[in-house]
Amino acid sequence: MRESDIPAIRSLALFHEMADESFAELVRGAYVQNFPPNMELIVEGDDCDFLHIVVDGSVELFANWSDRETAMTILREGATFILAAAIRDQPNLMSGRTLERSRIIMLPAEDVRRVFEQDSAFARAVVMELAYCYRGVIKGVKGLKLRSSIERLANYLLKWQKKLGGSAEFALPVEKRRLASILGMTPENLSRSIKALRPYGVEITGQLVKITKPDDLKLLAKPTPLIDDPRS
Amino acid sequence: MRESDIPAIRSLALFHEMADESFAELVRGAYVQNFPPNMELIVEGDDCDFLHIVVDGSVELFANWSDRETAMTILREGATFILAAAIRDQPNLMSGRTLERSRIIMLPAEDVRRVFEQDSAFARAVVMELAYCYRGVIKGVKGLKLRSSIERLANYLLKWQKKLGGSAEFALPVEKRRLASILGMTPENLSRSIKALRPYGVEITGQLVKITKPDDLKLLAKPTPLIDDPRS
DNA sequence: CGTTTCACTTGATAAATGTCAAGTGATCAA
DNA sequence: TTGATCACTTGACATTTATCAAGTGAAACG
Repeated sequence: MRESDIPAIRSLALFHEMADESFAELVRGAYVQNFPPNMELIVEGDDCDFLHIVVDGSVELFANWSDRETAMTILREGATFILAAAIRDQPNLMSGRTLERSRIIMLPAEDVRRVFEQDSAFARAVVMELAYCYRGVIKGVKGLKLRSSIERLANYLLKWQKKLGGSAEFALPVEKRRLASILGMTPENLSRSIKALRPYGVEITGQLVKITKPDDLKLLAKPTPLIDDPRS
Repeated sequence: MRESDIPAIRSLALFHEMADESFAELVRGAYVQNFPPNMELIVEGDDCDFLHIVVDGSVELFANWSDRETAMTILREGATFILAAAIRDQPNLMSGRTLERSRIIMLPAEDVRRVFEQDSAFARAVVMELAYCYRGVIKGVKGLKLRSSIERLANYLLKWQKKLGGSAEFALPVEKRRLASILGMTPENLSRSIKALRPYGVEITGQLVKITKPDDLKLLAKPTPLIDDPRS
């Protein structure tokens, strides 16, 4: 790995508070690599040898069962993945592929477990990260079980509008077919749902989203921090 | 709390490896209480002051949104809940109620966080438990997004058959309407799904399940450890 | 420049799932 | 014993969602 990567890694929440020696120990065994788009990084069912961290780019976690596939989440800069599997030394429950050219740190799972034991600041960061991920998935389940697909889409749009600064126009951060899979619907249905949101002031052309009647949309979406706020 | 509770608590994985002093410190502030059935222990959105542990009985975690409610999971003896919220000091994402008369330990979240810092064996246990819960939820999402409701039911039955010893007959561990909610369907649809499984050798009368053609059922259910094995 | 590819869209149709209303049967309390 | 309650079931129907097949349009490529 390059020396120049180190400050960026150090600044991530997971590594920010830990002792210098512990950080050095982790970095010593770390790999940092650039991957092309659509590269399969991990495979569901495989043993998990590395904790992965997205430095740059984006990674889709997905799962398969019986000829079906679903996108579980999309990870961006700063996100970790397969932390739970690495900690527990168990097989991956999800596969992961890059969506674009991406820069990924790979920390040997064994090192992570060892440093976890030694450095309580790192232990604290790991448990905070894991709890954060857990809560993220719980919010996802709540969305899936409590909302219709149109409601999920409406909330997705509001969430990203907020995340991207709140302006009325913004670009969808994913391809529509992937968005459909994330939201738990087919691409065809996503198209129709988008049309169904037109009366609520939603216009989507290509990747460009325009929300002209945010209040009407919110009336439909009924967003709540307990599902829609990633930091709550 | 009673002296007699202590060994039982100590034997839980979460507390088993930690130092005696740390355990004593946790126990000092702990409450153990018996609750009647249908008692609301925690409420979605409330701040989380206690880590809860089910000593005896069962607890349903559920969530509400916009006049709808869904059961998230049912916890039994030895299970912890609201660990992630306690660790992160954030509001509960789920509500919890007892299903039967239950004995619950409540550890002040502050104590948990403090002892976590001091005792690395406890820290390790917490992170293992959290990772275990995380993986459990991920499996749940995979089931929801990749399977139809009949497939979910079929796998649920096979999972409990295994868990209860593998005999052809066993009792459903929950009321059907709760099972329906857990599986993400209506009670009416659960009834119909049960009927639809008759050709696959499933007979359910009251709470009693009888699986006469397990191979046929498995052919439909296609169980996989990556979704259906709680310990994988 | 034309061709191909591919994501996306649309319409028709089918399947899955939910809703509503009524009914059954067991349990429990008066 | 009787009546009430409640979980569960059933049937008819509505809604949601998926599937299949065909089309559109933009980007990519030779």
